[in-house]
Amino acid sequence: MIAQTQFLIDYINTKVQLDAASKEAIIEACQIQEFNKGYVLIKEDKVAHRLFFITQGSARTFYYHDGKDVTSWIYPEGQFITSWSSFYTQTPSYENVELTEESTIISLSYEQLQELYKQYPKMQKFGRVMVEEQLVFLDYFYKGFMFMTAREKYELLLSTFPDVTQRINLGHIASFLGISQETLSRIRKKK
Amino acid sequence: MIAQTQFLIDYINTKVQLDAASKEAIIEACQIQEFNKGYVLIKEDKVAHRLFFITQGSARTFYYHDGKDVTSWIYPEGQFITSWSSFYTQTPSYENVELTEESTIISLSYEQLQELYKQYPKMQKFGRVMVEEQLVFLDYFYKGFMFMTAREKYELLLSTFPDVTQRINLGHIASFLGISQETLSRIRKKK
DNA sequence: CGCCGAGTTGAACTGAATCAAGAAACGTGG
DNA sequence: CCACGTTTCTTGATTCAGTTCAACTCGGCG
Repeated sequence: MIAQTQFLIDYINTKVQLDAASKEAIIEACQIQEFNKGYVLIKEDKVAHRLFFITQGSARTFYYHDGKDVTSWIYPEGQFITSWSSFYTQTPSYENVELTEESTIISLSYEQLQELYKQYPKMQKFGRVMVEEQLVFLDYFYKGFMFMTAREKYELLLSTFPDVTQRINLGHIASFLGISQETLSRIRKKK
Repeated sequence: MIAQTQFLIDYINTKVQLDAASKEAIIEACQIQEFNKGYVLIKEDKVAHRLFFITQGSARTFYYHDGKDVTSWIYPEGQFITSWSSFYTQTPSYENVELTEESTIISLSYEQLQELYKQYPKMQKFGRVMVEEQLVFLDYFYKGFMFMTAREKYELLLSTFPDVTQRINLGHIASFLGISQETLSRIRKKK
């Protein structure tokens, strides 16, 4: 149990130097849980009340487009995850968050996080740095995507999430890349 | 001159309540300049040292893909702009930032901003909230894009940046949407 | 007036989607 | 531990949205 939280503390510590008091407060606020593959952390049309950190396993966000399940992002362990737009604005989510493997999850509520921000300037800074990193990553990934062929997208995916094909369904990966499952299957074949 | 900075202060004030001291500090740090259409604020392969705020005019970020000029984002007045990935990481930029109209720009350096963050907790919070908003926006825009037809993308653009077609070249808009100029021309025709 | 950049139009081509079917892999209960 | 149903993945044939290439129009400006 302690080991799980330590993983999170270490992660935060790589971004900002935490003092003992704020470490204490984080541990105090966090809740640890295990869930099976397929467990839904956040449902569409509901407000994302919690921020999750995956210590083991993986997850994805997805929504429905013309009745089809479209993966919008994938998250391996060692990452924060939630429906970001919903969590930051505290309005209903347009996407679902689902575990793609059996996973161990640490979580804390929106209110708890705001309280940490308020009490500990270091956490406020951490909050900023964390979002900055996400923005940089999203920016890089999507802007490049625009003029890539299906094969180039797949190669970018592999270099960004190396072991993803072993852990997530082909169909989910295909929709994440914005291509059809059949096309992805063919690409993977002749490689 | 004062009026320009007031525009910025007002903008920041909509996100966090600023006290007199931090307002003072912002005004102190900021520099106001006017530039012609086509002026390049940030060059590819250089580190983005400054954060810009457009009080009048508009700008775009772009990069070269297979020798072709590809617009990666557009910014009307009342927005912060820089090469975000470069600015946040202080590493060389992969994109250029260029004014698409004659514009009035307020700017401050990376160091000045970090100093404001350090000195004024309210500014630290502002920094976080500003990035959060950007992330939410980028997330919403790009994730939706993935399975849209050319026409749907154009309609999303129009609803997001209503007067953009009057202010930015057709070719720049087309590459921003990830479609060819010819296709965009045809879409616009039969509407 | 003639040039030049920006936008339009037409025709041919193509990468990837769709439709349709079958093959593997997976897991659950008898 | 095997059988059967379900889900996931592959393969083939056809279709289509959007690209590419090429020529042409239009408006502004030196």
